[in-house]
Amino acid sequence: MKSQEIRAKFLEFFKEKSHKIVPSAPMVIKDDPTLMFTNAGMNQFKEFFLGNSVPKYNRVADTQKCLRVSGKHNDLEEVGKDTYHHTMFEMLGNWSFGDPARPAVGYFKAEAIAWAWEFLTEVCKIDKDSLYVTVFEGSKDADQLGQDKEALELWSKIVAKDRILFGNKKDNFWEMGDQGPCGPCSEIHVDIRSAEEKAKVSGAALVNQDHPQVVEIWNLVFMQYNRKANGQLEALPSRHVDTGMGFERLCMVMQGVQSNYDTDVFTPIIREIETITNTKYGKDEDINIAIRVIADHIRAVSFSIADGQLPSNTGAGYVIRRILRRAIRYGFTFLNTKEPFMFQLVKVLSETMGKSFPELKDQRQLIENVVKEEEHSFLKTLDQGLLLLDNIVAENKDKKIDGRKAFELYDTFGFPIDLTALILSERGYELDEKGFETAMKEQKDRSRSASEVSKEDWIVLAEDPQQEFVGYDNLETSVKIVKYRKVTSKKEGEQYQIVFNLTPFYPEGGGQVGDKGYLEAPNGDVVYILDTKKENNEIVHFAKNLPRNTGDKFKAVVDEKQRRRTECNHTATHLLHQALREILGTHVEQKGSAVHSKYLRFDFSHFAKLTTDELVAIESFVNARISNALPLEEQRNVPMEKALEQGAMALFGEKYGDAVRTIRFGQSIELCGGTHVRNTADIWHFRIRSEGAVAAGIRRIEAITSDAVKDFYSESNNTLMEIKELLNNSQEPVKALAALQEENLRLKKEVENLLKEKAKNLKGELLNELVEVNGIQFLAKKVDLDAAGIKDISFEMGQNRKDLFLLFASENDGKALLSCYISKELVAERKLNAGTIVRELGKYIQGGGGGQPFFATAGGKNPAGIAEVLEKAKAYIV
RNA sequence: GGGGGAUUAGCUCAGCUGGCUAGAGCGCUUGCCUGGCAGGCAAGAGGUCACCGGUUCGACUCCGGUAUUCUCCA
Repeated sequence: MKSQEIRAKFLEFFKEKSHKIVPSAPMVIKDDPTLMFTNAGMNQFKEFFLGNSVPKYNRVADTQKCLRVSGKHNDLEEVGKDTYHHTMFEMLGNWSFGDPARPAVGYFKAEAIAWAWEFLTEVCKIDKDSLYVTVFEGSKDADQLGQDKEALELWSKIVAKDRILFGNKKDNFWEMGDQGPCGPCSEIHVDIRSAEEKAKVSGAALVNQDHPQVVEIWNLVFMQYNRKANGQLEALPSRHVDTGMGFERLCMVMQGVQSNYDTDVFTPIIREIETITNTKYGKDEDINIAIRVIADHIRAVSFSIADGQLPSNTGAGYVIRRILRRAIRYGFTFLNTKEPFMFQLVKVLSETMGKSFPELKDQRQLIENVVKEEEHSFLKTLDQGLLLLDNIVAENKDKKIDGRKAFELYDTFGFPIDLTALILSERGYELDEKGFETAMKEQKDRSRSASEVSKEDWIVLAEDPQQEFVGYDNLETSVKIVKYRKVTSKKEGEQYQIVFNLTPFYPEGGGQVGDKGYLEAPNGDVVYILDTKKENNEIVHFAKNLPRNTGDKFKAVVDEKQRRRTECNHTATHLLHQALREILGTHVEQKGSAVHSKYLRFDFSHFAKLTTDELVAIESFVNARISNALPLEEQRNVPMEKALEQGAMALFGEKYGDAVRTIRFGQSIELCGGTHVRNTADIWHFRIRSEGAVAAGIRRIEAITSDAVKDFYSESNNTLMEIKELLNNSQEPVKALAALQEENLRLKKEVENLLKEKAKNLKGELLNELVEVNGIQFLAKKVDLDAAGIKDISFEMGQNRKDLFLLFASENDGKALLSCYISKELVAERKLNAGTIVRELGKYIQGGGGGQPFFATAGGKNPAGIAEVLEKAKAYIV
């Protein structure tokens, strides 16, 4: 059965069991600071388990794209070395969100177990004799949990007793974190070894032993407890089912192969790698590893880019860059690829997976561009690093390379350490790995201490679970403090975080900055709010200090000027987005947005530099909508599906089932949580300040509106007036300037010629003044030239002469300058040294100096001494 | 957010501990030679050494700041 079919069968199976089939959530997570990427199927349903929100459907199934490259689950360095680790993989899952009020809609262990078994044995037709199941054995620790008898009984009805194994807490009790929902789980394992191997060792002995052919295929988690903050467990009022089945593994079993990489999920990519790099998979282990690495990583990277996460040098983008670079490096070392090649794999990938994940197809061009550009720049980095490494090796004497040097190569120049190690060992050098590790640790400690924030416990003043944002309608409201805490960081020093029962302050989000403002106590005391952010769905206000009586009622006031300016920029951003799609085409997608009070920044996918004509057209498109005075049409709490029907532009990052807010100005409709002007006329005017590239295939526009445009125009106008004034109020300043420039050029040339002439004359004069002393052409004289002029004329005079000794002095700004020139031949023959001469003569002008044996200068603050200097000069050659 | 590096001719880069009137290769212009695939020879043009400030007799070089960019860490 083909992988496409397996995926479809799974979804179809659960659809028939009254499950709502939902699309995969984005792999890149935008609004959870604790998680960069989706690493399990349940991520997008976390809030239902926590009870933060109520699910719309109680039974759900999907296939979820996951990435395990950071945090607790970090498989990156394992990928490729074996045949079953992946960075990106698909997780098939079915869920039941229990509802105590309507127990009938959900299900629990009985159904979950029966259906899992039915799907595997009847739909997939996996041989029952190769399956094993595990059941939680109970724990004797503080939790005092008993055996999961319910699951055991249910399994006993359908599986032979000797195929049911017991697992400990580590394998069979699942917890989301230190706190929250948890419960026992039952895993299904499959043994795909050959019959004779099975005869030798029973599969039961190999379950959970990391055997590549006896693998866990499906985990059924039964959430029935809640772990409280004090560590105790309590029964949950509503019980949930959370299951996850590795799609690639299921394919391996169904297709009768021994490795995930031999399934049709990967083989088309692997064939393509073989073709492009002219290698063969399966012959040489180093090459096999490299091919697996590349096949895996191109998937992770392509899906991330499609989700809007481009490789970059910070955060999640940096993780993506590292994955891509790891693949490039394996190709470079083991497949001998010295040119970008991975971008060519995107085509096959989008062909094989584009049906289930249309974003791959839609964004293929962008993905290819970005990957190719990254490959190109990393290959350059590698080239440069190889040269640097050569230098290090060449300078090395004892065949042992300093770990710090290797670290510098890695840290500063991005040259991979394992490549350094490989090359060194090939050349018979030893790498001081300890030194490297030490330097690495120092770097990590530095970073950590810099970003360290110490947070004190929340001081809770009032219980108020329903914090409300009223800032769409009010900029001022009466509030009470619900809780606060002190936070100390290196960067900001001591700050207080304050939460109110309700707030008019907009928290940073959707690209829009957080509001500023102040809090006024009844007695008139004021505390400034410096920033507003969202944390765990709570609006947190940042202040430098606390009000004196925290129990008071306060007047919370948003800085209106800044908020209004920000709103102008936010609405203009929507209009700009519309303009871009209208004028450049619908391939334009938002890739990033920053809305400040002073300006707006908008990143979008597009493949060429915008022409002046296009920029003008975009500006007028937006300005036309501003002068049309389009009113804001806002809808709050619209179901996502309905909003999409209306044609609202959805960005990546939104999840199914969310109630959303739509913002409409004329034909521009977007899902948006930000604040906007009441009417586009409020924006006054829109002006693009710059257009440029931020990455391959991504352009950035920066623009200003409203007051900022007024300031800009008045500044430009002032400058123009000043220019005009300087040009004697010329009616045609441009013409006048051009004429001036032309004249300037002509005069410059003229002056240059005159100076040349003058120098020639001066040179002639000075040459005439030379006197022969002791076989040397000698001159000591005060001249009216600056340092550069003296240098010039000295070297001019020195040309074609082997017997010249010059000592020039000059006076400038009350300071004296000496310079001494001696023909190189004289320096050698008579052991003269201009440097020492000038230093000795420097005494008379109260200064010091130096230089080279044939030309040196000295400066001093006593010009009166010049006469004496000129007198003493001759003494050096007699 | 923190650390390190880079910024010199149109391009790619040298320039060591401060002093060589700032260089190389490629490209460009001109002339001459030449039976080719990066043809040869010669001459020449092209530089605010990123920017601002400081130290110094003297700064491409040292120090501080800014900008841009690369890179590592979080």
